[in-house]
Amino acid sequence: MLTIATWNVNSLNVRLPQVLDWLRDQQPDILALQETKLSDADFPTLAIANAGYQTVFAGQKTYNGVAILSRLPASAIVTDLPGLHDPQRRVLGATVAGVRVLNLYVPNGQAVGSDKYAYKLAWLEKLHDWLRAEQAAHPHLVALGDFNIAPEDRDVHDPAAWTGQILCSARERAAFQRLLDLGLRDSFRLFEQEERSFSWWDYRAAAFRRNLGLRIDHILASPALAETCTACMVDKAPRRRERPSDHAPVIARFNLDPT
DNA sequence: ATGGTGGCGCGGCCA
Repeated sequence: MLTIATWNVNSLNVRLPQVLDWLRDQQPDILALQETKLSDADFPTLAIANAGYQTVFAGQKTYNGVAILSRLPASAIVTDLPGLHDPQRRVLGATVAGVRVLNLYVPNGQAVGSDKYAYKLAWLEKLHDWLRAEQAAHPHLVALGDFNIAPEDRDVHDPAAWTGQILCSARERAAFQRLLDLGLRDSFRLFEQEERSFSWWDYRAAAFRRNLGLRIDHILASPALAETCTACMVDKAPRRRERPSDHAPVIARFNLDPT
């Protein structure tokens, strides 16, 4: 059994106690973090090691920043999309326990038509080409993280209000579908799920209490890995805590022995 | 109510 999870923590500095609690409670084999907002020099390697996890990271002060926490060591580490020389630390690839793990913090895009939207779409193009190459080299692969895309209307609390908006626009959804067209499977949709299942809720307007969310955090599995997937769920418990991240962790379990 | 909250870091950006 291999458990792989993703969590946008919106500042690891603030959320470290919650992450340590969550590691203790859930004991994932692999946890991909986004928005650590820490330079590499400030990464809390020791506290995480004391919890039983090794760490690799691609850090950035104030914005972005990604990390992979794992029971077993990580190798073949990559921190950039090929062909995209980007100071923003949004990508971390590593091989752990025989699985190629690609941790992604897809650009938010801010607003449809903005410069950041164009950057997001260009980024997703580069991601597509990279995932195709990585999948060819690694039969057991997960591409997981904060995709900042709600793939379908059922992933949106109010589809009418969000139609054409950022995180839901047709071009973003088409880019996401192109990733699925590579053969990747959305682990969450391999199983029956509650209606109105989301992974992110705005801090404003009591959105979490009212379940006004979007499902934008995903665990995409290669075909061979998806065959072994036994469960995928959102863990809303951390979102209920005081001073939470605006995202909840997503967990997938695989009937696979670590190698 | 064209807002609201939170993180970073101390004004304004980003989400």
